[in-house]
Amino acid sequence: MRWSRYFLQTVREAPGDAEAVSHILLTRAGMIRRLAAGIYSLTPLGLRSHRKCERIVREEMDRSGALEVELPILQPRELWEESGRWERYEREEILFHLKDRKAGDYCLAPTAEEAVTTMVRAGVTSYRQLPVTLYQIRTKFRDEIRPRFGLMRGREFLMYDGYSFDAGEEGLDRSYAAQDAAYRAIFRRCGLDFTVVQADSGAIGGTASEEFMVLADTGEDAVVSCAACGYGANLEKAETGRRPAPWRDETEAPLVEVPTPGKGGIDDVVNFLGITAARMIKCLVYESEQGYAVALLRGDLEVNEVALKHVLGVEHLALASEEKVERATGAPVGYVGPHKLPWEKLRVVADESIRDAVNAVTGAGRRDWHVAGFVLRRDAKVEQWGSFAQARAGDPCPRCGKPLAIARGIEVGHIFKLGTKYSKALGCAYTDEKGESHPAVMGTYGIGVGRTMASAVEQHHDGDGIVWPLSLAPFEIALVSLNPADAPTREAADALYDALRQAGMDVFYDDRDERPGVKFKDADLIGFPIRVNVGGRAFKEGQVEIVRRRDKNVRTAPLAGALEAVRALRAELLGG
RNA sequence: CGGGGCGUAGCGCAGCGGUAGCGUAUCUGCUUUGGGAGCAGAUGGUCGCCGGUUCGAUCCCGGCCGCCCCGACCA
Repeated sequence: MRWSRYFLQTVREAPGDAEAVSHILLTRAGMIRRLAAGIYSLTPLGLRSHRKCERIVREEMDRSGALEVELPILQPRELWEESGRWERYEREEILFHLKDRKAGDYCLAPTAEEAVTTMVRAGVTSYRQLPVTLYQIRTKFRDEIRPRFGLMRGREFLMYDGYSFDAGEEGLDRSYAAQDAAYRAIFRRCGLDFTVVQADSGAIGGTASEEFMVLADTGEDAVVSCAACGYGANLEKAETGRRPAPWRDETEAPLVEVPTPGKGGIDDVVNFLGITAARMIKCLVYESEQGYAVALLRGDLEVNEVALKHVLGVEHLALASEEKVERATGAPVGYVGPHKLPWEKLRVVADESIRDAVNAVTGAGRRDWHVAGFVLRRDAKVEQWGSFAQARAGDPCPRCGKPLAIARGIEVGHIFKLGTKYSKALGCAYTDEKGESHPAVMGTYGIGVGRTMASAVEQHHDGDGIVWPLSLAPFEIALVSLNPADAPTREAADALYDALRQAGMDVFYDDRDERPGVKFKDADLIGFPIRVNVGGRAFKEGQVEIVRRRDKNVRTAPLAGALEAVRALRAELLGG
């Protein structure tokens, strides 16, 4: 492709509201353009990288034995009511919905469990037809609370979604493993440094699930990992080993009330009394669809609400307002005391971090007073225990006890053992060899194509622009004519362009009448892995320059040997 | 949904009660040709939308829409 006939504009300055590196560079390189919040257009150049990413996913999925299908994006409400998701997604306001002319409700699918299960239930009746894994790579719609970072979190985006159907759990394990292997191959081919972590099952429900995380500072997720044993989990899911307790081996002191006028917050009390936050017991009052619940944990720890939801067995959880806290516990916010709670009326759960709490400080159950010498076993009667404190960097690993680390990550893929939730709800069953009917055991899998592409930019860029991995570059090679006005230079560049194309090379020819500096800047910004310069100094010696984008390493080759030299560099880049 | 901020040329921004300006990009000419050159000229704007105040509003006031950031959780 010749730039002079292409539709491509690079820009010096990114839109002022762009934050993430990938957003800025993809915009500046002229590959994406924002149409509305979380809605992006891909230019011809942007589409090339996007398509390459999509192709890698398709190739690996086909190789894994999954079969491509196309499921409707426009889906009727009835389908979603069969699975029970309409009401739920509606409540979470994630669904884009619309009405047809007869006022029937439809949605733009955010995912396709219902549609695919409906397809399979009509076709599969026997265990002999299983397993089967179906997938598609199509646009998804989600009315995200907060779209951001360009392609990273959009409201309309291209997503691979796969669904496996098996006769039995062992089958699911195999299908899941096949997806896991395909995912690893895909992200490796995309040149990404990724890690696989345990994840919470989230809104969809199900059992085991793992996320593929690309480590990058702009990641929206926090990833907990242990370098010693390889444990890894999303922060929402992360567990920890036993943290050292501040009250170990202490003898019990009597319970005394201490005045703490106007000191409701943990930090206030800590400073006022000159103690550590770990010495305190925090009482948090939550509201759920099942009523109020009080969570007790050590003052220096934070609640992992996802874990707390599991402990309580509730779907929704939010801190109660000040008025509600007072109404529920009889104490104002900041002064709630476990020993003064109306235990018979309130549900109370305690975190393992205060299991043996002795001589702790906590609220006195009335304004401006706390208590010291609090002994949990003696002063309160906890009936339900759980682990819902959020992991912190340095906490002990739940497996090996070594310190945990926390990093930012971008979730590019998710694999999920779903079980029979949808097959039961939608009646997708098979008959086994004994003639008995069972719901199919499902897995569900997703990869964000645009997000994967953007993640590659997050991990591979420098001060001059994008440094595409060969596999995702819009074009692998930029051929730059340094002086198109000079006939011999132009003719040599034209000839080399033809030769590269005839050799099947993926080449973009910058034949514009611009100064060399402009072309170098643009080539670096867009990030072609290989650049070939024709003209100027080297050309006088009958040479061309071949530049590796990654490190700007330059080698020269005689004009006649340029094709071979490009091939050699390309082979090097393929090799890593 | 709450808080904050911003909507002025394709992009980045300034301005200000008297109907708009800078940089960049674009176009023309000259000059230049190895890291976003220089000179000269030119094109380009219902100053987000609606209403109010005023002799007069891009500016002040009100409403709406759009966009961005933070929060929606720790007492």
